[in-house]
Amino acid sequence: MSRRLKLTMDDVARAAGVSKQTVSAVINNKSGISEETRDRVRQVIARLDYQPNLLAGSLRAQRSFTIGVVIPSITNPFYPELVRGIEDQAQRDGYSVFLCNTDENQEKEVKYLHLLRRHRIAGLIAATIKVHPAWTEALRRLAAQGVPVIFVPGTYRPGEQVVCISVDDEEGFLTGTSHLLDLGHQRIAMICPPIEPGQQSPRLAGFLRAHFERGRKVLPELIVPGGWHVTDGQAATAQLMQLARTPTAIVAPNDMAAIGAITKLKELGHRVPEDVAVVGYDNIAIAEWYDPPLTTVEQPHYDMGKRAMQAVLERLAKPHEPAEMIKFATTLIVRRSSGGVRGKL
Amino acid sequence: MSRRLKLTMDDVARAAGVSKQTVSAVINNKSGISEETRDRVRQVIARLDYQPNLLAGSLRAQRSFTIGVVIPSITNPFYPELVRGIEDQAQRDGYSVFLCNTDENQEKEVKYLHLLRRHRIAGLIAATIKVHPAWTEALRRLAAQGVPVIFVPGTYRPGEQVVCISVDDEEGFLTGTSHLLDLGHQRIAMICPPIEPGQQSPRLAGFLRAHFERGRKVLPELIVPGGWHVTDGQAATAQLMQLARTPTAIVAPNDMAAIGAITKLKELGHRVPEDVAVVGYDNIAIAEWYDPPLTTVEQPHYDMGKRAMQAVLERLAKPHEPAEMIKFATTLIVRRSSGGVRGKL
DNA sequence: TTGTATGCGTTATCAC
DNA sequence: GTGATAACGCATACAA
Repeated sequence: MSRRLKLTMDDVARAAGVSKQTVSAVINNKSGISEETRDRVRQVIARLDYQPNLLAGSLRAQRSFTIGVVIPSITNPFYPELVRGIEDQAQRDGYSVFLCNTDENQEKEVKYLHLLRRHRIAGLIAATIKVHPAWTEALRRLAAQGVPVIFVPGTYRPGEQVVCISVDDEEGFLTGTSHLLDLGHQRIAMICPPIEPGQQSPRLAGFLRAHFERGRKVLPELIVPGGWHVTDGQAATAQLMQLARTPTAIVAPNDMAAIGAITKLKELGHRVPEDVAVVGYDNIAIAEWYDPPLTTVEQPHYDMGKRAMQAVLERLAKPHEPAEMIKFATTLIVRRSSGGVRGKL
Repeated sequence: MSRRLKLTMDDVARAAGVSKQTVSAVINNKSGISEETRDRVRQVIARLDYQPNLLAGSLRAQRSFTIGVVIPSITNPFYPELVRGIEDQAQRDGYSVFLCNTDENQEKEVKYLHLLRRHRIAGLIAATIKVHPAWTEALRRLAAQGVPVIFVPGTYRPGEQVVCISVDDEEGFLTGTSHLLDLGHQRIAMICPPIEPGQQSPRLAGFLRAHFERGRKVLPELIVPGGWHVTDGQAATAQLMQLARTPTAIVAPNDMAAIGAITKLKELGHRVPEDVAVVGYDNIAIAEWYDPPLTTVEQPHYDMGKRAMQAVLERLAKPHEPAEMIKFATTLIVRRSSGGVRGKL
């Protein structure tokens, strides 16, 4: 063994003929080092392939370069696309991403939050749908320690020092539903997302408002409970199609559920969009390639993720700014599943 | 401010009326502490909501609880499903996952590897498709420092101390292609994955062997270059359908490309599977819900991810075991896109 | 511009 | 069983 296993700053310093904190200064781009020395040190670093120990650095500097990211599902493509935005931005800034997938399991959520705190994350980006009571206290502690907390997409809750990045879901569902109304649909169903007791659903609100704004009645039997998954869309659709008077269009809480709706409709022998139109939400990648291509309301997932990471850095730089609410615009993407465009076949 | 901002082991020790390393012993479940003391310390920990600083612990103990995971794409659902397996297992063992998505960008790959080394990861799980030359040296260093490196799915390369977890792709494509041959197809096309110069593709090999084993000729014009994405499948299919004699079936390198093939076929007015059958590879979630549901060869992604994490722990426990090769079995999933089953509609 | 001393919050090696 | 002390690798406030 010609070389020691662990390479430290001392080794680099010795090899370059300088002292330890000169090396440190070079690495951290501090001023006060001559260009010549700087170059020499850099070369030695490259030659020895020295990688500074971030554990030690973070411990000493009392700051880490790690962002915790908590998502409820890694299987719903919406979240990977969001994570991609977070991660691209994080890499640009020299941060790493601790990914935590909770599978919508609240116990996991809490366990992960503890784990992230032990890792002394510099910031937390949470895409969790409902906020667990046990989180409230933990989030408060994070905030107290100067760790920015960003919810994306998340709903702003007054009194919490939390940045929220979201789109206006009510607006989004207003747009999607209006699109169907404008196409002349008389019986539009809505598959609802899971609604917490005592909470309101902006998505349902948008659906209702679209009707209201046009002086149209909402048919209560066409509003059915559902969920975020393909299977939820299937179950809800099965229920809808058993009605005496079936809907001519279905609004799903997200694209996954919309896909479920379509599979179930086809299975029951209905054509989409000729017999029943379907509109989704999110615009995940597969929406474009599905058959029929899915009319949906886009959330700019990548940009939202990117913005979330930027928000972390902003809060890190200015810890005492008040919490804010950042809204992105949604975009209606008209494809064939709503019958809004006529494609081939 | 009634309480200090940073809570350390000393604070806990003081509050519990014991010394620091007693607290440490309790946390790490070391022997030599009375049940009574143990309980008291635990209660104080819970009451103060103390979270040990893993940075400090890892620095001192010279071991971290972080696993680096490098994937080429977070958009191809195969990888999220793999990551889910890794992560579930990691959480069970108290490890965290540093996720790195390279978007098939080699520069990113190299940058991430450095970043992970700086974080002093305990293990590396790489799902990268082709191994960048610059990796070789970095991987050697990781191995030299006792950091297990697992490729999943990965090809074993002799001389490298790397655990590979994979399925037999050749076998998988043999199965998929044989399925089509058994259905009586005479003109089967293959969309090839990207093939590195000087490399062989096991997937293509399986396709060829299926023909060979049945004494069937392969038609060279039906073997077209492609890639892993929907758009690659579309481009290759467009090319195939311009031939004077078009194929009656298409084998895609993965499910994403298969979806691309199907969208293109439909766009060109061909029915799937009546005019052209399609077989994919991976069995990602959407394969089941696509229209037509996709006949494909399953890689057990979740189990492979889980196994990869287990392999990390095994190597950590026994660092000097020789490299090994762990193979999982593939499963042919027959759905409607191959015409192998007759569904409704 | 560069060298020296101290501490970040743990774990581990000692005596008690 | 428990209490002091050193050390992990780096950053920073100093003095030189």
